[in-house]
Amino acid sequence: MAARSYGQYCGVTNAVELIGERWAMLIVRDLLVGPRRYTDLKRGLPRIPTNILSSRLRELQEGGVLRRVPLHNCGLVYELTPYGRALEPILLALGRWGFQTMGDPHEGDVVTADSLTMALRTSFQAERAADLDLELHVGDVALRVIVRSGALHVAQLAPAGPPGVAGPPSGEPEAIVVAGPGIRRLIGGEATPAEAVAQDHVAVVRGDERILDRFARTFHIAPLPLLGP
Amino acid sequence: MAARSYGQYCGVTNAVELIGERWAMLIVRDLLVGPRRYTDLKRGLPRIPTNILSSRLRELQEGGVLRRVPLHNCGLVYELTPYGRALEPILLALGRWGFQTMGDPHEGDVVTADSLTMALRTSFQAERAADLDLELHVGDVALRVIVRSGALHVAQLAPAGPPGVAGPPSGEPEAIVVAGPGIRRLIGGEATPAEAVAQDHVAVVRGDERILDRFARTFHIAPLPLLGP
DNA sequence: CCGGATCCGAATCGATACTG
DNA sequence: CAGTATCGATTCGGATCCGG
Repeated sequence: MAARSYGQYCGVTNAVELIGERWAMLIVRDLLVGPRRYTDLKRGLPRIPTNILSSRLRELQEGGVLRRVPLHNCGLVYELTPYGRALEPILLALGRWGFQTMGDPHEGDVVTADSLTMALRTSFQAERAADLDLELHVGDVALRVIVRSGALHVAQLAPAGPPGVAGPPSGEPEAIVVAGPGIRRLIGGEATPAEAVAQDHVAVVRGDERILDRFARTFHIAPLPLLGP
Repeated sequence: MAARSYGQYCGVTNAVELIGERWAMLIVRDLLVGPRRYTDLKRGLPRIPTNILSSRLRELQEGGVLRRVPLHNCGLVYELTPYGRALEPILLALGRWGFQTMGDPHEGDVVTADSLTMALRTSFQAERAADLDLELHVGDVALRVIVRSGALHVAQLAPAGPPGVAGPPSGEPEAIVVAGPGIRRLIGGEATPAEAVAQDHVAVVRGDERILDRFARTFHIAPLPLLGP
């Protein structure tokens, strides 16, 4: 038997053998946002060693989770197969689960464009969504977030995002929102928009501050009733 | 920063730091069936080294996923916290996902009572469920499977299962079904009940063979429309 | 710059033995 | 029963290097 096999004939075990290795889930998370080059993935996962990234991409390809696609001009991108895309609801649920106990960031923790994009998808409340068009800045990341007729669209703006994946959104956003990691409190319902602004977790640098009410209603992760004991 | 941290402030990342280490998900899988002693877990995960089991149990406890509960008479059990139980839908979805590409078992692969119990929960179709009461044998594992009014009850019978967790089910089952790993084909819809019997994947050693029709309707994992390319 | 491959020390994992 | 201790085998992390 393969030395490092779990040795069980079971669906969960097979899943974990496909995507349970270190970094694999985070690679899938980033690819759920869209196809990515090797270099994009490396930038989106700053602490991954390049040999591990190589190995994981090969293993995920062999497992049928992703494939390499040569680009017509030059280079290549990695993209999820339909089987890999079927992980989306699982990754979203895992993101909601992990959100509950995130606490404050550790020193050196970063927020990447892809992780913030997935966090927005994770917390998106299609039922209660209000129409919305804003620019969201967290650290170095800048996103254009548009909600229209119950659908969420996120585009990554120039600095440190693969450009041109979706064309530049048209028109001006209603507001520009600058936030820190404390935006978690707003999404988690720990803080009201007014409190989040008062405590400097979020600032509206252009536009009407009341957009935060719609934001908080649209992006929300309800706390679990019991987190202990 | 912690040397082995992913270095990202993100819900998925936090989740993976809590339950992404090797073996952790399988420990959670077994504990979703019920509280388990150290020795039960070791028997349910035959290839886990004991030092790893110890480490994982400590880490999962520190992460708030499980807790140790001393028993009144003697010994102790591990059980999921409410936060840990919130992983159930995620584990079930992961089991369905992994089921799609399970193939045939590798040499030495085993089926455990807890993994088979979770596989039944994974594939249970509450909507289409038919009433059912059977004894299911796969390898060394014997389960009493009862479906009544749309609810699934699984009890692990004597050999190699922690006894008395739920009292012995009353009465006699309608049928006794003996299966091998090829039961996957029946659940996945690759084989009809008649085909599964003809190819020796399943045998009804007592009772009416037509119980397999109800079984296949009740436990089913629809194949994904596209598994490639 | 892109897409890796190679090398090496550190940390983790796997197997077995042993203990209160 | 519920773990610790030990030790070799793997894997991971960090850095460098290389061919297009």
